[in-house]
Amino acid sequence: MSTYDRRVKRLTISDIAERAGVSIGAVSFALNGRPGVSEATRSRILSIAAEMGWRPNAAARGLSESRAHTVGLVIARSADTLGVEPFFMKFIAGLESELALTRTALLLQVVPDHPRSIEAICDWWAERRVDGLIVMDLWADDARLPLLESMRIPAVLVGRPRPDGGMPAVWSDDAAAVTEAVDFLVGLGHQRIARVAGLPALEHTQVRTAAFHAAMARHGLAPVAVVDTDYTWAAGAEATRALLAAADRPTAITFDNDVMATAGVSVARQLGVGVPHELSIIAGDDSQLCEMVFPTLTALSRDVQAYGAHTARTLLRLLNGGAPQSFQDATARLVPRESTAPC
Amino acid sequence: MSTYDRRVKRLTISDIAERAGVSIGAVSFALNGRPGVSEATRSRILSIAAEMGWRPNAAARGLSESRAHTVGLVIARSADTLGVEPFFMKFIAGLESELALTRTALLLQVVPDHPRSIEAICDWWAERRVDGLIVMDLWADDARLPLLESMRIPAVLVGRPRPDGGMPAVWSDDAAAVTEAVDFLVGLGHQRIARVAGLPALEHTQVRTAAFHAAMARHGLAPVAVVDTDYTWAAGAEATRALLAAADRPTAITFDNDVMATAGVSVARQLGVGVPHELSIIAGDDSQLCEMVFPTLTALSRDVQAYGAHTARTLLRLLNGGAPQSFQDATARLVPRESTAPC
DNA sequence: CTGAAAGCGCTTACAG
DNA sequence: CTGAAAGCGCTTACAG
Repeated sequence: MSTYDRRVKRLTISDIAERAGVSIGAVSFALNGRPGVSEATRSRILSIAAEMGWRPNAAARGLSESRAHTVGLVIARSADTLGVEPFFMKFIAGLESELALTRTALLLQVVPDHPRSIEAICDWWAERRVDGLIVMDLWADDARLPLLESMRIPAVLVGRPRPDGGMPAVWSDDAAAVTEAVDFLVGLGHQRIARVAGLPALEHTQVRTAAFHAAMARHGLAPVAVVDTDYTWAAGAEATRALLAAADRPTAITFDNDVMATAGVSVARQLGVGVPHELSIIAGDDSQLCEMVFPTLTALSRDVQAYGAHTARTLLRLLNGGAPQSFQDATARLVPRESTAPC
Repeated sequence: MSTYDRRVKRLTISDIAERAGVSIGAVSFALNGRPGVSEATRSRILSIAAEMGWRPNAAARGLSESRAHTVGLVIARSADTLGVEPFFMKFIAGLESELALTRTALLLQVVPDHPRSIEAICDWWAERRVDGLIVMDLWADDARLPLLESMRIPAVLVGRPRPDGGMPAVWSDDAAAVTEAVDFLVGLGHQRIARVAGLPALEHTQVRTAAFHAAMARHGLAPVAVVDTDYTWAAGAEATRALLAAADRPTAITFDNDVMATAGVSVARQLGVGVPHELSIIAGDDSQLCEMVFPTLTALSRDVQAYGAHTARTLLRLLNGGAPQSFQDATARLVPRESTAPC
């Protein structure tokens, strides 16, 4: 005999119907606020249900409605990187604050690579575990998009809207943020600026790199270098080492996240390059991490929780039959701290 | 007309039955490896299902089996703290690596406080969304335990096993780890040692504090102080400031996580107290963060992903009818880095 | 306004 | 070895 018996009798709609002396249909109508029951009956049923602590069986409801009341998020990153990247937990917390309002659950999967994220999406969809998906970390030529469209899976993109507009997107103007960072550095007198970018396959990396080149060009400057990385501390350290060892050493470096910027500070110190007096550093993401290091990091800051909440809201609207409608979140703003100084 | 029609016809067991020329019962038996179909029929059905890309509808299956094939994790921490705490994402990644093997999904909820975590648990259970739960951050007198037991909800505790042993636990010997840290510091000649603890309401905080006192006593030493905090950077900074301002300033501080240890380094620097020469620091959690700061942090290190995997395995065993069986994970080991030195 | 019934897509005793 | 049928707990047209 097992300790836990799944077959134990649990409260169902029939118990309420019996107790109220009506049919289960009437109970269902009352509970779902549909016409077909008198107000008196409705309120009696409602109070009985509340009193007995009844809640709908999600599987039964899902089967009838063809709706799981669940959305999925697949994150394709290595666990090590994820760990230090404060972005994701904040984003998830934001998602859930909004999902909770409509009692929608969040299914989460962390996978190491892209093919496996596609597998996860297909599995969830085929099993009808989710009603829709949140798609992050878009690649330049992302195989998930045609898949989602051909399978007609409701999804919201965390990133720039597609030209065809079939899928709603929640995004912020990365190009403007990068431009602000460059302008800020140039304003401080920097002319030799390098960029340590994230994964080159990611679309927003490409957007940022393009914006970096454009902003530099507008000031009549040529970038010292643009180095691609995988967002890890190690890659940030390695890139910084290479940049500082070169003959045309930059006087300022922008990093695509806070973790790499921290690595940059660390390597500079090891090499005896003073931050910010000999080298200015800007972090592309803001988090408590930026205030933990010395010197504290000037960063591009945004409300990541709100970003998550907006994403959830956009997906829920779509799931409730709304037309695909993208949302532009606030642009990250530059928060000057100790890691930047005049050149 | 909505862009997405949930009612679109999807592949079901009937389609396979029709194609194979058998009853849906036979298909179900074949698919689930039960006796009652010949080998020839079974393999034919299997290959048809695979070819058509059929996957069971989770709601239908869940309703029949009274099993959601889903487990839940509720994290009760503020989003801000969670963000910088690398522990959780690693733990989740570990959980999922194991859950994926049995196609069990993970439902995640991040809530700000304890009452709301109880709400989430009750909702999930009442709606039968989960088959079992993972319970973290146990309080000394945790209201969730009696609740889970009275409702007979299968759950695994991430923390010390209860004396009654009704609920399996996955844990590691925190007391031994704290003792190792104290022994290490005393071995370096430190006598004035303080402890900056985590949330005092958490059971493992109390276990560690007790172990700290015991270890100090064994060396014939009295702790300079034990300061309770909420794990945040701010609290770590505040505690460090107070400790360093006091007349009986410690020569070494152990912190209950990496975030606060980082704050400690930062404050010490501000106050002109040299780490490690005037102050040794040990972090109670290890992560890339500990290698990001300067000086790098001596830390108590463990394989958090493995911890998550062991937790998932323990829960799955319970859900499959196994007797509650706790698992002791490896004890954290001290990794000496730059933040500790002889006194 | 109300009730009886079919259906969602599976699993599983129960007859043949 | 196989098939027809009931049941899981809901929702929702369809008659009264």
